[in-house]
Amino acid sequence: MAEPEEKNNLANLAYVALKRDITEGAFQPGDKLLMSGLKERYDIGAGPMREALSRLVSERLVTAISQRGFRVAPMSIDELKDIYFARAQLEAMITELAVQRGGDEWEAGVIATAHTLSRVKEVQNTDEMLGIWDNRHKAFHYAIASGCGSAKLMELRETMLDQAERYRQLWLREMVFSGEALKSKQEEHRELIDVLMSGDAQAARQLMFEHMMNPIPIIVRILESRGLA
Amino acid sequence: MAEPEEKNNLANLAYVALKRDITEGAFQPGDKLLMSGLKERYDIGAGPMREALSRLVSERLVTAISQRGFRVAPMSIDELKDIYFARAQLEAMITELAVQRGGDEWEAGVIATAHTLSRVKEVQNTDEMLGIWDNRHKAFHYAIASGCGSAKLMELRETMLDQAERYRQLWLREMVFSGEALKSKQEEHRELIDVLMSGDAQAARQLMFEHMMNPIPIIVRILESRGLA
DNA sequence: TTTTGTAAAAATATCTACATTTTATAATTT
DNA sequence: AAATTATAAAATGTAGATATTTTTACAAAA
Repeated sequence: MAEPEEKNNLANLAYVALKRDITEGAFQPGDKLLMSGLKERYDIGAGPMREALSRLVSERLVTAISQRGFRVAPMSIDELKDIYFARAQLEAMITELAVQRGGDEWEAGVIATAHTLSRVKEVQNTDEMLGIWDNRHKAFHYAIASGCGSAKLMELRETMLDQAERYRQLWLREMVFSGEALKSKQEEHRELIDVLMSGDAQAARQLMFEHMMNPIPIIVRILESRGLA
Repeated sequence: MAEPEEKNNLANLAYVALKRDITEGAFQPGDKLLMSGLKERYDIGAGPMREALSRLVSERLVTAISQRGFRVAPMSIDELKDIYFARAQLEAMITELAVQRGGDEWEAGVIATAHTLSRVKEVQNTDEMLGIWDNRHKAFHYAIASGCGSAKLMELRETMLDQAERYRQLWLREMVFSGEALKSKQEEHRELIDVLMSGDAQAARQLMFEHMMNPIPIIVRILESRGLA
């Protein structure tokens, strides 16, 4: 959406595919990423595959040790807390700027995406519902943040979102299974909109920070139940 | 310093060398990066070279268009302003956290690096002096930021520093040629230390923001004199 | 003459296949 | 068991093949 030029070489295709496979859990944290297996899975040579892996290393989704190959980056409660804290601070700061700088157009975008989000219906397929809710939820928060007016801050936000994605995925499943949790989120979003429209930038900042920090205990519980330190 | 494992494969060596060549101006913004030339310059095959280029693309120092190769990322006044603004916001936020969270050890680190910075002497070689001052200046600001206690925020800070580096380089040369500008910076640093030690996190945040924004007009002037939009 | 279009040629980017180097595993000896 | 050597597996690199883009040469039209 924001990329001006198409990038259709094999390295890029592999990058996109592997990134999705990691965030969606097809590869588990800590898994060794064997070149032979990757080559076969993505039907590609070693060169382009290394290129894709390198990019994921810069994004912290993959770790590399020279001459010893690549692994899916580990997950931990400590990292979860740090990522969510940094992300909450960043998003709160961006929100404050958005309230100060955002115009009528921005307000309209926020209201519109909030409405779309509130209209997600329970449907037959739970996984499909989850995908739709997640997309609209992301669009809502993106609409809020976009008012900050800084492309670079939006880029930083994107990198944090990428790093949080595996943890967010855990939280998401918990959400859709619990109608109560979903109700609670909807209420938070309503409060968020109120304070955004009120123009009180400081209050908006504070509320956004809390909103972003809320999932932490839930995710910690899930990780603990899986025996992760 | 923060990297746990050595990475001595050719792709990494080329990555480091090319990154330095770009930030130090051996390649100019917009320059085409021909594979044939790069292979010769860094004495390396196309595979590892592409790997290095890919990483620099994620860091926004290089741009890529599929099937059309790589270029040094362009520089512009608009980008300068956005990078410096985002960086100032981030650094100000981190400073506020550092004041709130930093302990005695943090304070000692700030004082120590500030002292070292203040003792840079004018020496024979101006370029050498510039390098020393820059290193100590970076160490001083790093010491301040490190008090925030978040590895992820420190990573974000690093990425912004990398993106600002080419613009900072312009500002640096201006500084050492003007004793007056240098004096003024020293004064700013003194004020910064005072407010950091006072424990007033809000005031520290505000002052850091201003400190980080100050170079913008100087760099704009330099870019304009070079005919950059 | 200038412009525009076209096709061949050259330059360039990209990829694969194989060669080399390094690490991991198994077997053997002390 | 510990150390050593042999073997297998894996990572990394190069060279050359293939595909794409850019340049050039030239012709037709304005």
